[in-house]
Amino acid sequence: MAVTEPPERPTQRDIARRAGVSTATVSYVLSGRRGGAKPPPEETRQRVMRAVAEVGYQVDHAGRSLRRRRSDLVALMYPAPSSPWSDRLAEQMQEAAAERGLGVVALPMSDSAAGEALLRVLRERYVDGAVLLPDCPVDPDEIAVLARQGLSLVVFDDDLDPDGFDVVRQDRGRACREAVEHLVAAGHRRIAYLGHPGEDRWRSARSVKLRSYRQVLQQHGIGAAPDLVLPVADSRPDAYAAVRELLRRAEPPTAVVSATDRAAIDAVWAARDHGTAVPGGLAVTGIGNIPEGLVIKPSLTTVGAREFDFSAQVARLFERLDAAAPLPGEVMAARWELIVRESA
Amino acid sequence: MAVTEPPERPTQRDIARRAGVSTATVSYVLSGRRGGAKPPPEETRQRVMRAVAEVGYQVDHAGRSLRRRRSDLVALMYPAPSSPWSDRLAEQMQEAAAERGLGVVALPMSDSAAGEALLRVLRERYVDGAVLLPDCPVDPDEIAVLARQGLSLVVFDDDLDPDGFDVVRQDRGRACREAVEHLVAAGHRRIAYLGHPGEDRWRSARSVKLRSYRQVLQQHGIGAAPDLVLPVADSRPDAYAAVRELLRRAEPPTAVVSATDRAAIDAVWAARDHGTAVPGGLAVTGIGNIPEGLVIKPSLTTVGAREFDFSAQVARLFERLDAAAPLPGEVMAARWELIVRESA
DNA sequence: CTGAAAGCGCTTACAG
DNA sequence: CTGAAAGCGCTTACAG
Repeated sequence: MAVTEPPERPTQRDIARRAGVSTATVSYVLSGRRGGAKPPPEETRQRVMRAVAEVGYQVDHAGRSLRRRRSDLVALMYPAPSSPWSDRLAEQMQEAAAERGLGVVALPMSDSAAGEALLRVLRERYVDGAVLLPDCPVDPDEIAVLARQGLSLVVFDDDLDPDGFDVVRQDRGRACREAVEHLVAAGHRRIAYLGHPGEDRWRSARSVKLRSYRQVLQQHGIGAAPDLVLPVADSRPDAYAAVRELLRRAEPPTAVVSATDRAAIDAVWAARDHGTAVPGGLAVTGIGNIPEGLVIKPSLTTVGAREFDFSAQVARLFERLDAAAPLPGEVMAARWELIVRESA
Repeated sequence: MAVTEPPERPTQRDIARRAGVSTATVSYVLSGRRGGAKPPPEETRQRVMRAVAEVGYQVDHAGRSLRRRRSDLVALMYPAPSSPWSDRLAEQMQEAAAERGLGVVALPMSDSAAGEALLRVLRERYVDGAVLLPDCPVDPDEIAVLARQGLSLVVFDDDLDPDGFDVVRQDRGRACREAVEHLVAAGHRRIAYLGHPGEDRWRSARSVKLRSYRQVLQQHGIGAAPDLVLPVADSRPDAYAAVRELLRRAEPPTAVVSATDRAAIDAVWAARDHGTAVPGGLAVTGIGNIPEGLVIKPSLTTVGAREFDFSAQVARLFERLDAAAPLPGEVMAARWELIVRESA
């Protein structure tokens, strides 16, 4: 009968014993660090490295980070589901982090309790810093608290003021309103909205898209018909089906504004497949400016940042991480714009 | 001149002092745990909780996890960019994890050194367990080592045998070959392949899609024309442009198999926009079976799992985490199938 | 019922 | 040049 060995992870003590040195020397060899002093001589280094290889030693993160008071890890928090923008930001963060020997974890935030659980990663200092993309369900008050406790934070938010963390302003409300204005100016009165599920129950900073839609319609005396607001923007199949259904109504809308480009693109396909011309029969506007919007026919009118690039924001996060003393908060711009193409 | 206060995180010592108790009591109150003994009386509990609230205490993950030898965190490693499947799995993992008070971090693996840096999260025991989706550039040998050291692992892989970790078999090679066979059986001889960038340099387990394509063509004596293999499957704009270019050639292909459904869908659009009938003028097969493939016209023929559900695999991960003694490895099935719809 | 103490695995200022 | 020792913030078996 085979005895199940308890899983064993070798520690620096094991390495030290094996190499006939102290744990201090092991640590010095492994880290390369050594205050100002000279590193251990080559012969010692070899002995340690051999022992490391023999037992397959890997440093233990808990021990190291407790001692060093840093985890060498940063997080990217973004609203689920992921998007080309969150993917791109993750990629850029990973590249910048890798240069410094840091790692990046992604935290896709859902609305559920499971999303809330992810905040633990920030609260319990699992990471040294984070970028927070807009529409994450995080209490704004908590952000300042986290920053005050030394977490490096770059936060995409149009309402929050910097306070020991940096804020990236996108001015999403203005841009979204411009998109709806664009439709109204073209004569549209029956304008549907494809929104996020639950969006009307979100706190105001998160529901900026829906609010912009309602606000502009109201300003123009257009009653927002509740049956034109559909929570399908996070699912392509749902969006497609919803728009097909809209077009079959007795009084179909003449325009659609969608909280996501993904759903907007499916709205375009639904219209095309229904034999409705875009924008002639149905004008379509997205929000987000994903690359895919450029290649559909007609190309997608949308709202978003023009540059598919976060290097300035990523650089700022690492600047903050590297800073000896806490940096005051700074405002950065990454303005959203109305990008008029062919679909509206 | 304002003095910049060093960021201060209160510790349990601070709480203990403030509440006039020992750190042991603070820990007992906070964790609710208490061996077999009775929990502290309500009055003590109140005092501690008040102090916690006053200073905004949050447990420190490094200290806790060093002592408890577990992080209460699991990871999902998946090949970047994200997909509806990786999003779905992340969501299901989060729900199951939240029920147990655990958190989930996502690790999008790229091919670069930055991707390699993510392995640190597993190697250094940043997490207690992980699900590894296929096509992650992880050395198979290392997986067994990690498992032996106590990391709970559920690995999607068609080649690896379970060995202290569980393996989910999808039989992707067979399914991909069936898709190409399907095209050949329909009489296609000029079949293009939209692949991942760098796919021909990947180790064999990762390049199963490209190999399946080449293998079936060869079996049927069809020479694979190198100019029909295009590395555009990870970018929708690239895929669209590539297929448009293919269709403009003197001798355009009559079929396309794409390593991703995303690119396959753009291939369908490109054909439609070019005035080429699908599947009449161009048959299109995807790989992956994303929900979007159901709503395009014509609906997408593809290869993938039928059920958009990972609950069995997720349950297994947590079973493994909960197990008192190391569990032997198990093989689970989540077979990919050829799903013939309208596009081929 | 509560607290003093040990110790998880590391790093690093310090002594020799 | 190297090692003994302290200590990061927790948890928990144990003594009182």
